[in-house]
Amino acid sequence: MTNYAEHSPILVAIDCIIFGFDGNDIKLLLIKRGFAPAKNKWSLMGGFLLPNETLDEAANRILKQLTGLEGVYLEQLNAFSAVNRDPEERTISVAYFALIDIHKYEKQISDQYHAEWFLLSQKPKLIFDHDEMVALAQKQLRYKAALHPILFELLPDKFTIPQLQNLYEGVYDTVFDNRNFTRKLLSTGLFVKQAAKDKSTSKKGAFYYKLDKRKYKVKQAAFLNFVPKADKFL
Amino acid sequence: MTNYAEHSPILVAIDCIIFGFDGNDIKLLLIKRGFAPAKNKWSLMGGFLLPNETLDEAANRILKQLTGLEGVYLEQLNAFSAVNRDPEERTISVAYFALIDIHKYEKQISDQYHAEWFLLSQKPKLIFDHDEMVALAQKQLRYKAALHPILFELLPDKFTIPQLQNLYEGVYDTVFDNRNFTRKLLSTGLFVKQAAKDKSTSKKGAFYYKLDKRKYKVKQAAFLNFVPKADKFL
DNA sequence: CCAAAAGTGTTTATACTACACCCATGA
DNA sequence: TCATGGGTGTAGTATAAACACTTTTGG
Repeated sequence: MTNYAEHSPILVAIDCIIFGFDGNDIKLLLIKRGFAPAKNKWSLMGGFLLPNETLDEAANRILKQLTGLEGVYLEQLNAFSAVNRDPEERTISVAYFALIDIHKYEKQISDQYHAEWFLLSQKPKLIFDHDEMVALAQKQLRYKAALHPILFELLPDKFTIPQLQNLYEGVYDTVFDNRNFTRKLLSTGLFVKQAAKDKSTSKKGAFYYKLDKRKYKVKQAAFLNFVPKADKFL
Repeated sequence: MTNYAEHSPILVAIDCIIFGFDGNDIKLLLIKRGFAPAKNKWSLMGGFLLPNETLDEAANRILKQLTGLEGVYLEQLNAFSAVNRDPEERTISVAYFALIDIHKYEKQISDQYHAEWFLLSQKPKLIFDHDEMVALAQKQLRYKAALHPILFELLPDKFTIPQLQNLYEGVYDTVFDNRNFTRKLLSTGLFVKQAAKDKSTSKKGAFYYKLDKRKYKVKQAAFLNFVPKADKFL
């Protein structure tokens, strides 16, 4: 450790791994890069850190730029720093992952960036180390969701329990016993049953639930163990 | 997101939160800064990212510089980026936390940096945002250690169960029931009992154990739940 | 022989898992 | 009426928590 003189400047970028859920599947929002290097290749949405903003601010700015959304779930994932990860200049990138309600984003904005939602299983090859970022984000999503109630960030205000189960099954790529799943979920006391039903997926209809926001905030930090044998999936 | 031209360069630093365990208490290794700004103030050990190394490499380099140790437990914690966190120049810092066997580090090296081990409860005020880094590292240590077997990184090859319990009690600042603790620990099958005893802390002596390195690697990813009601401590 | 730390078992309560049938409804 | 998805209960097992006494041995 020496003084500050003569340290080669290094560019600092942010990349966002944006997850959405369409009611059936987990999806990833990708853009077609409009500039060199790697023009027209699929990529995560990203940008550079500006002189007077923090990384969190930059990530929020970049997310809003693409989706029009503010105040969504955003979490710093990891800084990626392989020496030649960006062929143009030495750049490190701090990856953030975001969970958004896919129905809320503004399509016309994301059209500017030629953005598309991809199933994780049908994700194209991405530029630089973005595949690695996505893989880590997926791992972190599984890890975190096994312990903490975060997947609700992907759902609209009102959602049904079968929807929620779909979501969990998508994240862990497996099936859960619906009786055990429901019981565990409701036993947290996080959910408020609504009078109305969602009849879009069955004749009988499934009751809507809302999150109890108060309790939700309190239990963010608690270990809830929604996922049976969670360590098998990590 | 634009092209690469004219992005203000930002310095990239690394800071290491170094934890050790002396058999009784968790300690933190701090240095007295030998250069401006904040000369002679207590600080984490840090340095700048060099053009041809990754962040992980830089963290390892910095750690070795201070302790002489290589191959120790080191984990990227978070990137800190408040705009004025460093008064000299715009610098973001990627914090790493390290777990080392306090008996293995080379004192003469750390003497060069005027390094000292501090009890967490007696930590002096640190420069910049280093207090925040330490707080986050402590939180992450509790979080991780509640779920994964990592605290062994702080112990020598051979250790006793009472030592281990001391360590856990130090991390969570509480006391555990020794019967339940021992049973849970041994039920993992991670430990190999040695013939010899450590007689330094009692007349009866406590048996040494070693980690089963094979099983240890396998179970790194498993949830082990060593800490009763772990969510109370997070 | 006694102080000080190490080591050990049992009981109870809670949480998890496996498992299968009835319900409501629109077509 | 029937096909489709939604909703519910129980019994067995495993895990966790609470709890106190005996063992060893150096001084």
